[in-house]
Amino acid sequence: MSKTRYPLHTDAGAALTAVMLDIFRANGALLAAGDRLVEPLGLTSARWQVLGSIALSDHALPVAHLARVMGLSRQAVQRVVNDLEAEGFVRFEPNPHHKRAHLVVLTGKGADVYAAASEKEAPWANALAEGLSTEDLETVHRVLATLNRRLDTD
Amino acid sequence: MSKTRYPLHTDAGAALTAVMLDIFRANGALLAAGDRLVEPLGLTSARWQVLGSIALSDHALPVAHLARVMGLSRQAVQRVVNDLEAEGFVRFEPNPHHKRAHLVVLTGKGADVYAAASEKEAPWANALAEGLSTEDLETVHRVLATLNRRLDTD
DNA sequence: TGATAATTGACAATATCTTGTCAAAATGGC
DNA sequence: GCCATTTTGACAAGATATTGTCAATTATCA
Repeated sequence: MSKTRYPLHTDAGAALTAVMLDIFRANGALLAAGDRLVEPLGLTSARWQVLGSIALSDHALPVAHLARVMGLSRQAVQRVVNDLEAEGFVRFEPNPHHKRAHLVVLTGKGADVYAAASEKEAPWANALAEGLSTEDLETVHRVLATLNRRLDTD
Repeated sequence: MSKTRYPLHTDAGAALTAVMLDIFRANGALLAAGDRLVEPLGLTSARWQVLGSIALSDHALPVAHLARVMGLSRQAVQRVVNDLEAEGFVRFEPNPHHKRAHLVVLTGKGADVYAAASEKEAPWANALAEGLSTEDLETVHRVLATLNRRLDTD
């Protein structure tokens, strides 16, 4: 354990603390970049993410379930889903298993705009990843996934 | 380049896309954990971060400069700084180089509470990093720092 | 020097997300 | 079947962040 700059930290603890600050900054920068990327489609980063959770799910889910999958509060997702519904990107379908918890599904318009967003995302992500080692990126993925698992179980 | 799941992505682009989702989730989970950690001190994650930027700076800075350092908007930092000033954690000092852009400095109370937060953070971060390779964490730091640099220069 | 541009804090509007509360609906254990 | 617990959407309040605008101040440069 290093004693120079962060006397109370283990080496790993100090490295993780630096990573946390990186994450805060990356979060803001990625949201801003995403907003710019999908703004021409009438989307925002938040709406895009919710749309993605719906599109990539095997079967239709109610709002509360979407929120759990995304790691957000029910209310945050509910508000965005309501906005998406008002703009015709998603619609609610009856849930045979629950009277109130309607299932959220993409409309044709929603599927189209999500496909368009995906087509914009790929070259943008490819360019952003240019020169970065795939192996390193997978290390980042593995470490962050572990971190998220630990934070979720607290 | 893999052709199976993300046909438009390079391998690195696909890995980076997964990392972006990790970052969004980690951001929320870390903010929530930070809020719980420093709540007994009368702080929040946002206030703690601003306090940290002030504490770790070599010399006193005005709000706009703090915002640039943190990668946030001027207005977001201004609001938090005003809250911190109202609660006696920071005070404004005249800036010899600028009539309006006052310098933000910690009060004794602000320095104390930041020291207390640091003492709580270290064991918490150490525990969260337990079992993670320091080398991997430094890889994460390096990759995210590169990412942030690229996102900032756009 | 003097005009133009950039920076800064103040103010307003808005988006995103959180916590808390409530009643309806579903679930689980007896 | 019944009751306690959990889940769910609705509603409200507040924290955190963004963009846009404005006037005051500072910096730049011809």
